[in-house]
Amino acid sequence: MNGKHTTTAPTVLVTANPARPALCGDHSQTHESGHCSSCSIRHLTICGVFKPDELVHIEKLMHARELEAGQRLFEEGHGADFVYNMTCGTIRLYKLLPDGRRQITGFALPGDFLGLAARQGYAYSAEAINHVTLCRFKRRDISDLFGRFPEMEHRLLSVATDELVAAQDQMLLLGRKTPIEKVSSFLLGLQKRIARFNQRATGITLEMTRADIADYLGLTVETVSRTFSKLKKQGAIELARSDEVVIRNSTLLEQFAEEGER
Amino acid sequence: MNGKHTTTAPTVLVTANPARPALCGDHSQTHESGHCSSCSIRHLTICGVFKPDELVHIEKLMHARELEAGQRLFEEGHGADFVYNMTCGTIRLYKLLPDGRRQITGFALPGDFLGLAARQGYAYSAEAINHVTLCRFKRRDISDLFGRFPEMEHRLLSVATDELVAAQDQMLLLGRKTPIEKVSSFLLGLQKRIARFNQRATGITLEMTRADIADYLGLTVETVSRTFSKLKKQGAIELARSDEVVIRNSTLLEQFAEEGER
DNA sequence: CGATGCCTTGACCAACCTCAAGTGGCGTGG
DNA sequence: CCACGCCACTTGAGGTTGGTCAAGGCATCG
Repeated sequence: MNGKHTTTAPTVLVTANPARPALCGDHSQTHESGHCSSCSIRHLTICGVFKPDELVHIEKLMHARELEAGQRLFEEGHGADFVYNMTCGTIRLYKLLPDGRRQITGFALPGDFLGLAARQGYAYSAEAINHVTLCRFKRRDISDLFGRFPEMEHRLLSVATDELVAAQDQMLLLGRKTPIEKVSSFLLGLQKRIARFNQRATGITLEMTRADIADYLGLTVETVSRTFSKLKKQGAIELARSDEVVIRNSTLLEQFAEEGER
Repeated sequence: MNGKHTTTAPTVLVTANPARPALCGDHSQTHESGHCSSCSIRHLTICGVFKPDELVHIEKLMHARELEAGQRLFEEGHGADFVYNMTCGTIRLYKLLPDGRRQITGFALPGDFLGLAARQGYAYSAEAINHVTLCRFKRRDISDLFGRFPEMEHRLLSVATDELVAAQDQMLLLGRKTPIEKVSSFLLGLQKRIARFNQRATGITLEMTRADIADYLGLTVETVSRTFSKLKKQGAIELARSDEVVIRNSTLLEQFAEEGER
């Protein structure tokens, strides 16, 4: 109902080619070259504290890993000896109740740090949604570096703080928002996060299924689907395919995110 | 319906005397003496890293504060120059939606660290529920100490990690648990936290109102009240007064917390 | 071209919310 | 000392939202 977005025809979407996992081919990242020096998302991670000539310190502790879609990285409660830096792909982080109900606590994207939430054992399970590459470190090795590179611990503390702020936003969402507010907030938040590591994106590619979104927002698949349809009908978004969202009217979407339909 | 708890008559409850705020008179804490050396909950906080002869470093940065019930400590979004250590009382931490809906993200109890969640400005508002005493520090002063006392930053990181784990548990609760599971989890969690700083407690004194509990669990006042009644009728808890809970059958309560009524 | 998996849509239902009335504790003031 | 008002809590009746169940669409893949 207004015009912040005047782009009528969404040109090319982020992963128009489903054969190639998002971004992994486009950017020369850690795993392409095997060197931290060419990592395009280093500035987003705790590795960003190292000067180019210091990278060797972290590089020799790093172990590159890849995951297929559906593969589990670690499981809730299991010994948490490793931490990870996402370089490519999407991971779902979730907790289960004994009867199988699932709550997704977050989606990890490139640049995200994984494994912070661990008191004794990981606080959640982590599962690849698509093809994922990441850097693995022994938790021990990282904390051993804190002495020589205190800036690294500062960075980690700020990562933890940011996650905490996000977790509290999510509590507000889960406890008090209506479905349309939940879905709108989710789309806006995802768009913002994608922009962190990919400025060229013109739309949002939903790597996760409707079931994942439902379990993230405390809804059912059906309600998520119905809400997408509603947002589409209202002109807030466009759904070229079920996994490709273009925000048509972000003002309207923001309105939905904060106050529902009124 | 079983007997883990055989105590039939709950002897004396924690705050039987409502004239005296919980614990503040019983323990000699910071504000009684004005000295960190006599602080009974120091071991729970970041101050626990200091040896007795080092306490002077933190003590000269500390500013004691008191709050009346209902008084606000800080507001969401406002400049977050200070951090706090709770020494006595209960504080509600909450976020609001534009139309007034409220989500309580947590209750701060003695020993808790306040003000971590702040990117730009506090991530939530904080309001005293009863009479509160706390230690205030300039955020700046604390991080200046990190260089000399790296153990302090480790501790803060672990506080942040613990909060993160708790936040994720709360997401599971808000997104996927039923009212009876929510209320049961809440009671068990609160009991555990109270035990951290008061081992003598035989019951749970609910300093917060039903409305607070509702806004913490993503429910309405009425549903919370009905659920308490149900737990009482089922023999899981006892409600001598509306703000004094005794867990009669913790096995049953744990069962309710995990799987509802089946 | 059929099988599969995911998504969408409709009809129905129940859990939780809303609205309303009543209770009880506590402080105040006559 | 009792009456009153206030406030929080409880309980009931009824309504709405989002969940459940079921069917159909659509893309992908062998």
